[in-house]
Amino acid sequence: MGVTIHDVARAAGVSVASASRALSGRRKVTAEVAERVTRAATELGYRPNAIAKALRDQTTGTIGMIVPGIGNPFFTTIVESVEHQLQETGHDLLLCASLYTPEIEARRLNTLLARRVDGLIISPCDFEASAPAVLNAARQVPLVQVDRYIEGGGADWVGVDDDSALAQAVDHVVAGGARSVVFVSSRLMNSSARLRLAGFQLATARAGIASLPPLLGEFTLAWGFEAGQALLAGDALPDAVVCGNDEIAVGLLRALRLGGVRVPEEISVVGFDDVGHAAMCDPPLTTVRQPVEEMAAEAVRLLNQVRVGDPRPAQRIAIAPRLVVRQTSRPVTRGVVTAGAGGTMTGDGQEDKETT
Amino acid sequence: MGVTIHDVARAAGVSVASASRALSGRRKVTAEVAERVTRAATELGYRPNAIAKALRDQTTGTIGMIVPGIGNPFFTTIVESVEHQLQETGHDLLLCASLYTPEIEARRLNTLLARRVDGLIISPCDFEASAPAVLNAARQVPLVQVDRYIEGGGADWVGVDDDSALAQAVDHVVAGGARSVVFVSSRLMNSSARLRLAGFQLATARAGIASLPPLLGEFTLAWGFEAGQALLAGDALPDAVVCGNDEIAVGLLRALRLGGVRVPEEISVVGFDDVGHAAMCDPPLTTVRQPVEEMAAEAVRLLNQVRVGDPRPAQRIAIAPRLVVRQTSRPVTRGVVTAGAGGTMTGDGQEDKETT
DNA sequence: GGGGGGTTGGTAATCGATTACCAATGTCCG
DNA sequence: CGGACATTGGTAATCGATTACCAACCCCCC
Repeated sequence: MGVTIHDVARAAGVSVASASRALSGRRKVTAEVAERVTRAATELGYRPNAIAKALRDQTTGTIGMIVPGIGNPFFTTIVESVEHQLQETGHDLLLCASLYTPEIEARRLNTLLARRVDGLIISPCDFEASAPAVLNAARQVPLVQVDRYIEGGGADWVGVDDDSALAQAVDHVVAGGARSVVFVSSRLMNSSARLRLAGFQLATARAGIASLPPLLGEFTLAWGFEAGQALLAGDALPDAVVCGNDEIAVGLLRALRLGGVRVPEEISVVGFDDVGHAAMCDPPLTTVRQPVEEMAAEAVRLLNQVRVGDPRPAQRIAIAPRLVVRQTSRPVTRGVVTAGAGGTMTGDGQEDKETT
Repeated sequence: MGVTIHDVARAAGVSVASASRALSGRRKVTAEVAERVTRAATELGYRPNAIAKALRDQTTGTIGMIVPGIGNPFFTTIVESVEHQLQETGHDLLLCASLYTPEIEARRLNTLLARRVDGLIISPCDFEASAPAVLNAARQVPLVQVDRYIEGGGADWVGVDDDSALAQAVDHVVAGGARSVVFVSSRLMNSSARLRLAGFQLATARAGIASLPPLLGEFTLAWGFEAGQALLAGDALPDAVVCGNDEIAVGLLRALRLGGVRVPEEISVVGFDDVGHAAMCDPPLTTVRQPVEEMAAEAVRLLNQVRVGDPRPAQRIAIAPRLVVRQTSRPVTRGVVTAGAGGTMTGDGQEDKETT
């Protein structure tokens, strides 16, 4: 630790300016000087201090990202995609989890701002409570919301078109013969839960079928399991269940199986996200695939085009998802067959039937 | 952006020194000055520049962490635990993924060192190829390995006692009547794969039962599925399968189910890690639980006690895990019954039978 | 041989927070 | 009232890399 460019310059017998120039190549130096400097640098094991560079350049080369939790596989795939996209621009990612708590989220925002990240990508955990801190941050640094967003539309957003998603899900189970559908999702503290419920109600109304009261809890396996037990305890099962995410769907499937209900013969189940293990549960899950890589690419693109203080109106980009039909939904009744046994192992969906 | 302590000092009508002292409280100032400075700071929205502070203090308040991938739920729980532990010391986490590639890992190490992290926690992806970069990093900054480690023992490590883990797994299936056991795991490019295979062979030898040739691929669902199909295609199924992690076990269970094999009646399956969904697969998975929170606490403790350049010998801390018996393994034949139907939803194992 | 034009090297300022050191002011007591 | 001492405020150096600005030098051609 602690070999600076001064040490390199001294060892090479030149000034710090020459050493800096030789190493960065921003201005020409004699071949001789370049040679001596680079050799001195490697010999001493010189590693430029990114902190000093950041202070001088007023740019850190880092993007901060805050998601509610990395235990949720949907968020981990988003994070991976964003990281992948940032490679292109040479930025590093500072990742934080808000643990679904607005206070922790606000604290994380503050430390990231203090560390002078060049931009922020956030999925705010709460529709209302997250708003002040997010808007404040957006005033200081380019900020893009992904997946979830805050009320009031004060900041850019990239996400999925939930109306389209739920229309596809509902239309699919209706085409399979369902006449009563229940929606199992999270309570409405975040935008995703709100939009998806709204999309569901719109879709059932348009399809002219019974939309039973939604079951709202959390986006977790445990809640899906609990909701499944609640359905079993009710008078009659609905023809189909549409879930707010795949975790819920998997928990629900498990409850149904333990209750002796056959899926999809007695009831269809549709998930949301298409996380990695959706294809590996039993039976393989019919679900709406989020266009995660596109969302990440769009978020990074937006981030680079945002200029703080520019009074450009906030943008909302909703990308249309695709339904991936596997085996938890009844085949459509008009002669089209469902996918063969086994589903896919690759998870890239090539072996799955998909809507076009 | 850009309100500095100079601006605050000017607004408060004092010098920068007084402003700094009033805000940090490191030296006494008049109540009057303190009052004026804090008011000026809040009015201007002053946010101290962590970059400048880091440069001056020669400490960033950040710990870098590198794991092979955050798609693997085991690593995400480790990350969450480490983050949780770091809260105590007020450090922030800079998280990176090596994507199971030594070159990317080395690059990540370099950028984290350039950013002058105060310490590094790493799970090196490759037993051999990761070694040079990790050892080099350990020379510059306190470094602790978690879970995986590199050859040669040049850096501290915290992990699970794989010998104990596999002894428990093997003894358990043997107690259930198994006489032939096959080990399905990853190829031996990382220490976990090596130690677990060694532990497995030791345990089967001691139990005096047939250890069939291991099936080695990757720590993924897909490989578990493939290995399951390979077993089905063989002459006779073994009595039991012990897996290198839970992903493999879940994939394998799925292959066995599709092949019409009943678990645990015809074959016992034991996983490794006890990730969140192990209790939610079907049937709920018997597995060895990694003491993740303890490992994280131990890693952070070690990190704080490491002094660079101190010629203290590298430490290895192996924490004993616990077998969590659920329903993929046959009950032991000596009158002890297995856990009831359903498993647990909480994932904290309270409803699971555990070895003591 | 000398001046013009071009190139390369060095000096010092800059980024923002902290703090060693010094100066000034106030307090208290003889 | 004066001196000893305590307390508080200010000035300037520091951390390390970058670069504006200036000086020195070289080459070439008249």
